[in-house]
Amino acid sequence: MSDLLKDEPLHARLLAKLETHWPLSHADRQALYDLPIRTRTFKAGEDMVLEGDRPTECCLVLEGLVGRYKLVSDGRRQILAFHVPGDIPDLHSLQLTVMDHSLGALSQVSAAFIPHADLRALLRRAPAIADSLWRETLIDGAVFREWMVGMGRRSAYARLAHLFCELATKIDQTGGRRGDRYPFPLTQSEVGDALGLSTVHVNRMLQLLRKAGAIQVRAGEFKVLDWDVLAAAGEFNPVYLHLGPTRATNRAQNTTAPLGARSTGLR
Amino acid sequence: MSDLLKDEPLHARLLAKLETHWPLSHADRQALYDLPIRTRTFKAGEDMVLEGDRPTECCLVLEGLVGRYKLVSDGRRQILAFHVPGDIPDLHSLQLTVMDHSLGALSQVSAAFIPHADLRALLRRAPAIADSLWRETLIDGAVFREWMVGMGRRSAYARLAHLFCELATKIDQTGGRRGDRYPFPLTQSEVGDALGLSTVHVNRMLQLLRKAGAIQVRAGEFKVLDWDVLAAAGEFNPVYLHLGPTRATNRAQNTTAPLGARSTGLR
DNA sequence: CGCAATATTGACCATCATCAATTGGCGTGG
DNA sequence: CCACGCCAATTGATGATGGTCAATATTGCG
Repeated sequence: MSDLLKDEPLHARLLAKLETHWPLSHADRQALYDLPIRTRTFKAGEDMVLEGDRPTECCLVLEGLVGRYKLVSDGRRQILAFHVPGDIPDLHSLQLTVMDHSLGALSQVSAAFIPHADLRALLRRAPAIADSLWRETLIDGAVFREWMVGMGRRSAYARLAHLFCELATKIDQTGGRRGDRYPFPLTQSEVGDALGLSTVHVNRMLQLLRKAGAIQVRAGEFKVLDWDVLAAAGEFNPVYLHLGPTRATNRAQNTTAPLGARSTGLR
Repeated sequence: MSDLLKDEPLHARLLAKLETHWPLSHADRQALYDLPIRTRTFKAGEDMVLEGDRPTECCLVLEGLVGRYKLVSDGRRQILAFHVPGDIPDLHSLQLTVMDHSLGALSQVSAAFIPHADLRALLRRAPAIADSLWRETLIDGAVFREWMVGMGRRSAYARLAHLFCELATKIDQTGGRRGDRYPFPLTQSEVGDALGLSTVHVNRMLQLLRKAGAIQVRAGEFKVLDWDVLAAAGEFNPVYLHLGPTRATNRAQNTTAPLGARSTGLR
């Protein structure tokens, strides 16, 4: 009945995310599989949902990289988030009727569209799934906050390093790594739009990161040469990603200086 | 039974927010009133919840201004959000066990703490309330996104103007205005921490806004002298606040240039 | 009245933006 | 196979926004 059954692996990703914390019942899993979907593909650069739209479906990323962004009056844009397979970038449209930003494909993308009505019915029946999805949107929020810290209080160099750390971590979560390479379809200009930097400056900071022996970037992918250097440069502390019960990863559990004497506080 | 009954007006604020879009049933309202709470007060500058905590309660702001913030390694901080009475700044702790940021009082604050267990039980029983609360957290996210745009792509001047627009709008929503004055207990240094600016620069931009005849700030409050100028300076478009069905306000429905030919898109 | 926290100023500096080429990679048509 | 064209990456030069430092003035308050 469901098209999803034809494409097993994609489901694994969504399920893996939803079950990060508590497994779903068999019935709930089945209900997920039975959701009617409509699959579409997009070319890199194509818009998927536009600011101002009033969507009637949510969009589950199956393949590729999706970006959320806003434009400002002078035509510049701010990329707000990157989304990998298994993510539902516009899940919020279930509650907020009008899109306050756009969704665009940053690479060749395929996505499954799920009607709001069906999703809502499912959530009413399966509160465990509702909780998981709420949780997903809350993690989105946590990532926004971390980006805010970056743009408000971190240097361009640190921000860039941080971005690579975050992407590597997210991709590892959903198993999208190819050997020791992470897919990275972004243009330097797109990276700039995400970090609030100019293309030129992104380029220069990238060179510094290379010189520091932290990463290697080329042809649509990047490789982490020295995680410790990279994480230190970005002051990366993955707590904000709220990863599940720590799955053994291939790298040392890394944290930044644990905020030291976290005494200061507000005022 | 509930302390809340002793303090009617606070409830009005929470209810007003939850009912922004659909009224709650009488039973649901009653269930809200019956939530057991513990009321506490904080002095300005006091921390309410700390990064790293694993809260067992959520915190409903009753009076005063609450801020969420993170610290970075060099001791500087980024304020992530401001919360007015009726807000539940750590609602996310219901789903995300560990706090990835702190909550602090920016003025004299009183807050009601609601145990997670009771809240969860309520949400299970009253899906309409669950929806409303989910919605609240999604609006938080929308505000984060708007701040990201500000910090990434707007000038200090615009960011400051935008902040005043946002605060005025939020305060008007919950009815906290005193005559034509909005309460504003923030220090210029705190404003800087919210906007990603230095105290000195905030001071200078503030002078420009005054010189432009947009606002007047003094002694814990500010007054909007020319909304149009202010909104234009901040490129303020309130869509991201997802206010309910437009309640008649005392000011013209303002928007920025409506994105004009919204053609550009990603890439 | 006097302290202490904020606000305000001025001088100087750093990060990052802008502008303008130039280079390099790569697919396509000849 | 090679030239052309296009887009992204890179480089250099210059400038602006905003940060830092160090006083000095205000203001709220006990």
